[in-house]
Amino acid sequence: MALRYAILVSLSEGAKSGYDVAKQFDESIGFFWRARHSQIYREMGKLKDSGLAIAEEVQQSGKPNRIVFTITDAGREALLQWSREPSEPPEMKDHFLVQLYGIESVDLDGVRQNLLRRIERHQDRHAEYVIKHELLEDSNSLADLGKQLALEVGMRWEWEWVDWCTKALERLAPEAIEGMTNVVPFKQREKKHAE
Amino acid sequence: MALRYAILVSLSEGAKSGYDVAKQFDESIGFFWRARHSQIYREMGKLKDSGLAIAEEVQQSGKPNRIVFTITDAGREALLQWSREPSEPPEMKDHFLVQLYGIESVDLDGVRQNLLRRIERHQDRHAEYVIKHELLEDSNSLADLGKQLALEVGMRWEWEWVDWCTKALERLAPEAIEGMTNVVPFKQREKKHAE
DNA sequence: CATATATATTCCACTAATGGAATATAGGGG
DNA sequence: CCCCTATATTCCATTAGTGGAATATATATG
Repeated sequence: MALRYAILVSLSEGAKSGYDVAKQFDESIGFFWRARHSQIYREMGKLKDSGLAIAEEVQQSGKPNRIVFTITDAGREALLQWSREPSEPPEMKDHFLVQLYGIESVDLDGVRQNLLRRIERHQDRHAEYVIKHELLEDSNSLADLGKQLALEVGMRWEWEWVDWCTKALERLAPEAIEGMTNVVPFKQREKKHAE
Repeated sequence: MALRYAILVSLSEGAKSGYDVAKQFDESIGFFWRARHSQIYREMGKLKDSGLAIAEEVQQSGKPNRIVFTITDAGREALLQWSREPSEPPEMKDHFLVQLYGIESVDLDGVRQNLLRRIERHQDRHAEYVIKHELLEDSNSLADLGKQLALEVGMRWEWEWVDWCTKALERLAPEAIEGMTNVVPFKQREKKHAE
């Protein structure tokens, strides 16, 4: 049900085609709610069916016709209603943390490699958020304040990851592990069993 | 495919029934990868079918028989392979951030209420992680180091949220909004249109 | 004694999401 | 001239995940 509202938010800024919405998802809303184009088109069809948006076909040549969706009053009302409902924080879902949790049964060097990769990824994402944030910095409209705040969550999150990964890497460094108790690599455990 | 590995991690600590795995998901692994019991049972069936675990029925009276799953060598190998694959950070998916992003088209008081609720929720979760973390603090085995690190991600995340929500609330306080440009509540906009 | 909770699994309808093929053409870069 | 990218939508098979009913009994709480 949430994608529906993410799309309505996008349409509330102005009428758009499925293609336009998909593009906006790729470059901004998608930071907080990712969706593929196939899902967006389908959901927009449902939006039309339930009267939250109306669709108008715009003739084009060379390309398929644009189908432009405009939010209706019912759509705006649905958006308001939705924002009044209590929202629970989403659950963390990260396979890397599962790997860490089960670090004993997993390849330590694989984990280290993934930490390095994550540092890069989170630095990149952090940089993206910073750029988007800078574009809004001078504005003091409510709309832009909301976008700023949302981007700040992203910046904090990515930054925390970079910091945590760096520290985790130290604590999982080979020198740190060496003196540790109960460290029995999987391969050796297997051998023991076989003896 | 990730649930499969989360279950294998659980089984790598010892043979378990679907019920046991579901319980562990509720109280620990589920912090990083949530799953409902129906999904866990289904996935464990597939684990058996693909030879990553073997199933043995244990007779019981009064309750349905336990079906205990034991990880196989193929299962352990699959886990190692998985941990060597590069893992991308998960995408943020938070409807509240979508609301913020579209704050103009949304109920401001709804957003404020949700900020208050989120502060509570994130404080609660933070406290949970702290408790779990304290239980591991004295240990210096690799297994517990991994769990500590994973919990520290959780602690940081929840703490950042509490901090950010508090600051966001100030910036969205009625006094702060009053002097702002471009603030046209939806209801008034509608009226303007009608005139 | 009634009620709730814990134990333990199966099954199913449903919704959400992925991923990619298919279709059609304009315009820019090499 | 060829290839790539952008434009724009439809469709579909498949996987992932939700949510709850059904079944059966022991034990603890009030």
